Amino acid sequence: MTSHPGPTGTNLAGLRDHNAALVLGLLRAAPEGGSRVGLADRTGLTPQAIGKITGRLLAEGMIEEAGQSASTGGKPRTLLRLRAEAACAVGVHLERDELTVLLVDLTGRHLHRHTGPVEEGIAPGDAVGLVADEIRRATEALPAGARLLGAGIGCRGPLDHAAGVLHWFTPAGPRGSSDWHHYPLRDELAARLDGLPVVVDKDTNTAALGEAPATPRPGGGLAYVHLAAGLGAGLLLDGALHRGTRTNAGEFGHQTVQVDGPPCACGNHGCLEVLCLAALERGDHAAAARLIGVGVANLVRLLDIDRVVLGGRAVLAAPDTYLDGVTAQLKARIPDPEWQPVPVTLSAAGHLAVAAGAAELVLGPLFGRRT
Amino acid sequence: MTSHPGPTGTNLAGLRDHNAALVLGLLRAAPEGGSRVGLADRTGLTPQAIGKITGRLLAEGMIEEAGQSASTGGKPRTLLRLRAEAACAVGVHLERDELTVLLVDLTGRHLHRHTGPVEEGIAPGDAVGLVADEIRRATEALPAGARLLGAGIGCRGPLDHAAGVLHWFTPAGPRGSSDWHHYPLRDELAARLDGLPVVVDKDTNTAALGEAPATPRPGGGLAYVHLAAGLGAGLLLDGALHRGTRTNAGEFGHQTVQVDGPPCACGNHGCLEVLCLAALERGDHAAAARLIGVGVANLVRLLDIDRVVLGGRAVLAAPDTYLDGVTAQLKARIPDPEWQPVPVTLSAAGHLAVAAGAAELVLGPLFGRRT
DNA sequence: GCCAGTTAAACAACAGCGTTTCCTAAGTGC
DNA sequence: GCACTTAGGAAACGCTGTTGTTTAACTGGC
Repeated sequence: MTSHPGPTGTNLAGLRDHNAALVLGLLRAAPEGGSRVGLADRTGLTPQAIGKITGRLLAEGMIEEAGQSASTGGKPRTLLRLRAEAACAVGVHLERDELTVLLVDLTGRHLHRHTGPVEEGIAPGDAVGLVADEIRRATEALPAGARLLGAGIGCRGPLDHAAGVLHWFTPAGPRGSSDWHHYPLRDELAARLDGLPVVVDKDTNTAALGEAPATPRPGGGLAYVHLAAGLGAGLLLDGALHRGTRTNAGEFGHQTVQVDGPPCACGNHGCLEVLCLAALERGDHAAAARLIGVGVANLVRLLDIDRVVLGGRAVLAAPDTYLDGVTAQLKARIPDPEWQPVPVTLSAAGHLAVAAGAAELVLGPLFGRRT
Repeated sequence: MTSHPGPTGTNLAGLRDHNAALVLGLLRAAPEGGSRVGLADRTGLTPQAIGKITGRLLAEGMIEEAGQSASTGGKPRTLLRLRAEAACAVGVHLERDELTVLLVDLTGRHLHRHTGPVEEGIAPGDAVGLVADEIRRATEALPAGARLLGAGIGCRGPLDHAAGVLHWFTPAGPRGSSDWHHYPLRDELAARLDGLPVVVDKDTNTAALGEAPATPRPGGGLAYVHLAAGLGAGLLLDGALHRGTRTNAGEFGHQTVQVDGPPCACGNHGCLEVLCLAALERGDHAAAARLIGVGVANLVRLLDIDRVVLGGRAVLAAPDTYLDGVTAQLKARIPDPEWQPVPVTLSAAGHLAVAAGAAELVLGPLFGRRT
């Protein structure tokens, strides 16, 4: 009824859900299984409370027993693990020319994968119909008894995450030029899927989520840098996506790295993206990598993050060049020994990074990830 | 006993404290007072729950009744407000050459203020003794019956907030050159103040806290940019300070804005700080302001923040020049109408910004601010 | 002046959370 | 075989916010 912004009061139900999510999150981080005693130690709750919480989760079918660990002089611990087939989520990557739909279970396994072309300049209604059809097809792979928690959609920005509305100014095709502007993607898709919960976010954000560890370090951060037609970043700070007030955070490509550099279409001068794309047009991946390294060093210094992940079509075209180039720039530009070396890696999920992260958009809250 | 990192389980006491903090936070944001009904509406809790919570807070003396609001056709609402004299906190700004100590009450009023010189090159033990003495003197202004919640210390980085340890590599004075390196400021000070809770943070961080609104907008952010002997920033994201893994976030001055620019002492090339300090040495505040504007535009685009605050000795020397210069750069470099204009202001607290924010370091958690 | 209508706030009984206390189960090692 | 150790459940408990009901206080029509 009253949907106020800002902080919210919590009642007993909220308390229960919070602790249950905590337990599920810890079990997700331990695929081989975790013990009740271990959970009590990690959460700070009493063993008795953990017993009740795991009892509820067992009764709901969210977790299952998984053997015992070795004895340490007494009764061995009973191991618990997520019941993978208890629930699933759909992750969607909607690009201008391609659609990827993924069905993943609680443990993140891919149960179904579809990748197919999308007609350029397709009308929004047709595109949503296509997505809905593919989601329905994906749910045929749903295990018996599994709940479908929702669908996450990752697509290019700008967009409004909270409202699930796109802000695409320049549609790709010849049809009505503002078809996609202010298009309520979330609600349109939910309406075609019988009210299934739908979450929409920027592709760079979901890709970052896909790389996120199950149990984030407090204060830790991760940046996913995406180089394709444009240059953007997804920021994961303190375990949660940082979207900013208008879901516009992550404009990595439009940082100025050359005060009086060449003009950019965005109106700025000396944007990293302009220089980087120019290098790409010359086919000079090494120069592009060096430039990205400059931007990454800026970002690492500003946010003191733990890890940098590289992805996107251009990066996947010459992965080692980017890995080496960015790493070298980081080392050269942040020589201070107090700054621990920030590891740079390639996106583990590759072309599926955005879709896998989109599914995590739905799964994350179940495991206590802040939204 | 077990102090694990990461997320923690919550019990009834935690639930109670959470809701109480929420209520206190909402009342802080309404100095004229807030009604029980309004609190119930804002928190989502039932009026009955609010009645119990406010009853407890009234009994503890944390809040008090403050008249009634106008009737809207029924019984008028009873207004509640913070009892300013219920508790206080000390805010300290420890600089190389100056010490500021502030005693503030629950509503943020300054009850005592001390500013005095510090001998350059002072030994850590002597400095801590000086700070402890001034804190004791400040607490003489403590209202009768008021609890002293703790002391927050803002000083230059690098330092480790979690451990309360300084990492100052280049001591100012002639005495033992590594006196201050790895100095456990928090524990040393707490030991001299009978275990009073002490929190240590970077000056830029506490200054940012000092500008923070009592009830942050979800997703909103604020950047405090500090120009003095160096150039740094404090980042307030989603209502909480973003410190990064090693309390090193906010290295605003060492972002590269000139890829092949002049070398910086930090090892990098083309750092914003080098260019900016060079302009300052020429006495060219306008050029320095323009450069800061470039960096601020980068920051705003990367983090999609709501507000920028400028402070520091150099800024206070020519406030309007910086205000205009940074505003102009922001407008020039982010012309996109979807990006709402990001307001730029001068630090309201002026020279007391760091100390006032240091007190908020202690007060914040009481009002539900995430640490 | 009085009474119906409206809104605020307290009282009482309640369900459900984690905690405490106690006890049983299931291993190890002498 | 038995003391010891560790895991985990049962029952009673304290305390949270919730639900249902009652009382307090003000407005406005007649």
